[in-house]
Amino acid sequence: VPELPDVEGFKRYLVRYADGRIVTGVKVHDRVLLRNRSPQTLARAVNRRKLVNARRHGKWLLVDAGESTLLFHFGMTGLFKWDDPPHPHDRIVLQFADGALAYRNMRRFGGVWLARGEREIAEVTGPLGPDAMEVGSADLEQMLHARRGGIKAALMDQRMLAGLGNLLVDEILWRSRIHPRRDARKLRPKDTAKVHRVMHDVLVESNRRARVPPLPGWLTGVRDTRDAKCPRCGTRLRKATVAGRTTCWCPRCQRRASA
DNA sequence: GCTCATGTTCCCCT
DNA sequence: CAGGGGAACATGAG
Repeated sequence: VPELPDVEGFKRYLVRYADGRIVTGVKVHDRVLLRNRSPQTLARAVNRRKLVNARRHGKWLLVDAGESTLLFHFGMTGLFKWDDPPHPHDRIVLQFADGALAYRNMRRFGGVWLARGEREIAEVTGPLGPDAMEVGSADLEQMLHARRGGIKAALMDQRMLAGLGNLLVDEILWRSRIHPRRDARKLRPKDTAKVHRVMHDVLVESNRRARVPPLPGWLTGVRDTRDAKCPRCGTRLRKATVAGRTTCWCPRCQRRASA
């Protein structure tokens, strides 16, 4: 499920239950999902440490434990569960005096990493652009104008802008009335300003709900229905692979040539 | 059995 | 080098 708003929700969840609490133990049920340390090293690093400073950059969630930082990536099926009955997809569990935080992940994309210092953190995450919630309109325009290729591929590229996934990008482009294959460089300033404004609005509303909400009037509410129609004009939505992902757009609202 | 899935990475082209 | 397509990864759901 996880795109930026989902990870924002996981951050709030972690803060609510585990921030400021002391880790009393670690259970590693799936060694593969503990990506860059042994279970022993993880335990040594976090046991008896307090979790503090939970923060998010794009789709990454970070929290400090002593000198170390835990990094979580949720892939496509990751989530947290506090004090839930054991589940086969619980891969790594942090234990506290009053409960346990399970990192659950069915498909086993993503995982948990440990790093010490900003340099190691950057090695784990790889190059990341500014977080999509933080970037300014002028910076977004500059990035898009410096970019070859289609607008959807650009917005999905975590090295340019961190946090947007497939659903969010389709939602943002649909609301902005911009075709997903439009050349990023050729967007008018008023188009990039629109993308920025829409992106911000979509993220604020999605963050409140810790997901991209499939509400009436949202593309996300109809994209997976049979014979999906544009919520604005009723035209049958198009689907095709763009930038390697299933992409949904309205052929009437989002023209390939300039709007 | 088949297809598809909201993420990332690697390989091969252009 | 930058970007795009496609496959791979792992595990389901329909």
